[in-house]
Amino acid sequence: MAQVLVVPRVRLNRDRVLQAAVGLADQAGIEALSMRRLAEELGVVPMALYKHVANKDELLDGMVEVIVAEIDPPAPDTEWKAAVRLRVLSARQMLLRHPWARSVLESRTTHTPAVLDYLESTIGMFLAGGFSADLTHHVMHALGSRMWGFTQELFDASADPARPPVDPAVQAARMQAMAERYPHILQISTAAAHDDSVVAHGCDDRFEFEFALDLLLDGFERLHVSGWSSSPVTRTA
Amino acid sequence: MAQVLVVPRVRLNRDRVLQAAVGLADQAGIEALSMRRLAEELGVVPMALYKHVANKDELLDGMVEVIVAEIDPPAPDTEWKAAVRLRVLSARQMLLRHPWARSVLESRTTHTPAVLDYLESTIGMFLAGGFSADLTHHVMHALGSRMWGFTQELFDASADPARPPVDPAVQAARMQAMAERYPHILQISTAAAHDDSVVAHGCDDRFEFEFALDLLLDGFERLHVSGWSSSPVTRTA
DNA sequence: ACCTGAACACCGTTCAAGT
DNA sequence: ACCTGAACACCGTTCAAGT
Repeated sequence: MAQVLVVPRVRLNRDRVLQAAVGLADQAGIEALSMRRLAEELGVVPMALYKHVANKDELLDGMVEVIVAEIDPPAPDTEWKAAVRLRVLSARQMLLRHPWARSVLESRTTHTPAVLDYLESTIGMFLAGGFSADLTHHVMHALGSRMWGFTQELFDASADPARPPVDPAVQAARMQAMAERYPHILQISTAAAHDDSVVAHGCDDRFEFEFALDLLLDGFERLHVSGWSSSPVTRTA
Repeated sequence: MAQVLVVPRVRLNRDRVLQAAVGLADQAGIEALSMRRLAEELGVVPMALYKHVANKDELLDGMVEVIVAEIDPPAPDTEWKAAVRLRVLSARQMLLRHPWARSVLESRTTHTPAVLDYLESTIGMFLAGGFSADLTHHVMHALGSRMWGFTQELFDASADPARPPVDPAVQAARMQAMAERYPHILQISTAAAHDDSVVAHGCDDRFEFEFALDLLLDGFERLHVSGWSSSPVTRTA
C-alpha cells in the first residue's frame, strides 16, 4: 500500500527528457550527450528513455524542436526587410545560447513542425513584401544556413581553455612563420578595424554576421525592385 | 631468413591510411568510418593505424588535407571575380565527389596546411583585384562556408533509398495537409521554374549555388567600387 | 621500427522480465 | 503503462608484448 511512494519523484515524460537533453548539451557539450549519461542525469536507467523517444535520432529531433521554438515570433506590421532581419538576429541569439545547435541543425535532414513553422513564416515575410514565389524560392536558398544565425568563423576564435597557455616567444615565432608562408591571411587578420591583434584572437562575430546578412538582404531588394525572374534560357548552362 | 616474405604485401604509411579512409567514407559514408573498420579494410589490426595517425581526430584532419588538395589551383591571369568564381565552383565539385566532406569540414576547427593554402590564395585574389585588406576580411566572412562549395538544402532532396516507397495516395494526403498548414512553403516549392513537381523532389542545386554566389560577388564588387570601409562609428552598436 | 593481443571504459539498442 | 537488468554488437584508445 506504500506503493505510491516508490515511484520516481517526478514522473518521466517526453518534455522532461528533451529539456534535460538540451540542458546537458548546453552545459557539457553535444559530445557528452549520450543516452546513458542523460538517463543518469534524470536518475533513471538508460532504457527508461526509450519509452519517450524512439531512439537517439528522435531525441535530437526533439531537441531541435525545443530550441527552434525559442526563436522570437515574427514582428507584426513590419516591412519585409526589417522583419527578416529581426527574425534572423533572434535565431542567432538562440544559437549563441546553444552552441551545439549549429552542428545538430546541420546534421538533421528531417523537418519537424517547429522547423517547418519557422520556414513558413520566414517565406511569408518575403511574399508579404511583394516578392514573387520564384524569387522567394531562390532567396531562401541564398539566405541558407544564415537564416539559422550561422556565422562563419575563419579561424577558431576561442582556443580550447583546457589547453596549456602558449609561451609568448613560441607564439611570436609562429606569427613570424605565418607571415612568411601566409602573408595574405596575416594581412586581413590584422586589417579589420575592430581587431588589431593577431589571428588567434578572432573577430567581432556580430559585425561579420550583420555585414553578410545585410549584403544579402540588399541584394534581394535589388533583384526584387528590378523585377528579377529566373529565366529558363539562362538556366540550361 | 624468409622473414622478408611475411611483411604485409604493401607496407602501411600515413598516405595509404588517409587514402583508404577517404575511399571508405566515399563509399560507405562517414558514419561507417571507424578505426576498426578502416583497419579491417587495410587488412591490419586496429592498433596498427596508431603508428601513422595519432588518433581519430588527426585522421579526419588528414582526410581534409587530401580532399582540399583536390581543389583546382587558382587560374592564372584572371580578374578577381572570375578567379574566385572558378575556384569556388571547383571546391563545389570536390564536395560533390565527397559527400561526407561538408560535415567534416564544418566540424574541424584546426587549420591544416592545405586549408591555409586555400584561404591564402582566395584572399590573394581579392587583394590582387584591388580590394582593401579591411573589405577583404569581411568579404571572406560573408563568403563563409560557400567558399567550400556548401549549398543550402531547404528540403532533403534525396530520400533515403533504403526507405520503402510511399503509397501515392498517402503522398497525396500529405501534400494536402502541407498545403493547409504550410501554404507558403508549398507555394515556393512549386514556383521555381526548374522544378514543377513537389517538395520532396529537391531543387537544381547548381542553379541555387550560383544564384547565391553571384549575389554575393556582385555585392562585393559594389562595395569595392564604392570605396567601402568599415567605420568604427557604426560598429559600436 | 612497426605490428599484435588483450583489455578498459565507453556507446546505442534488443529482449525478456518485473511492478 | 512504465521502468529494470542483462546482454549484444559495436566504439576509441591504453598498455605491454612480440618480431
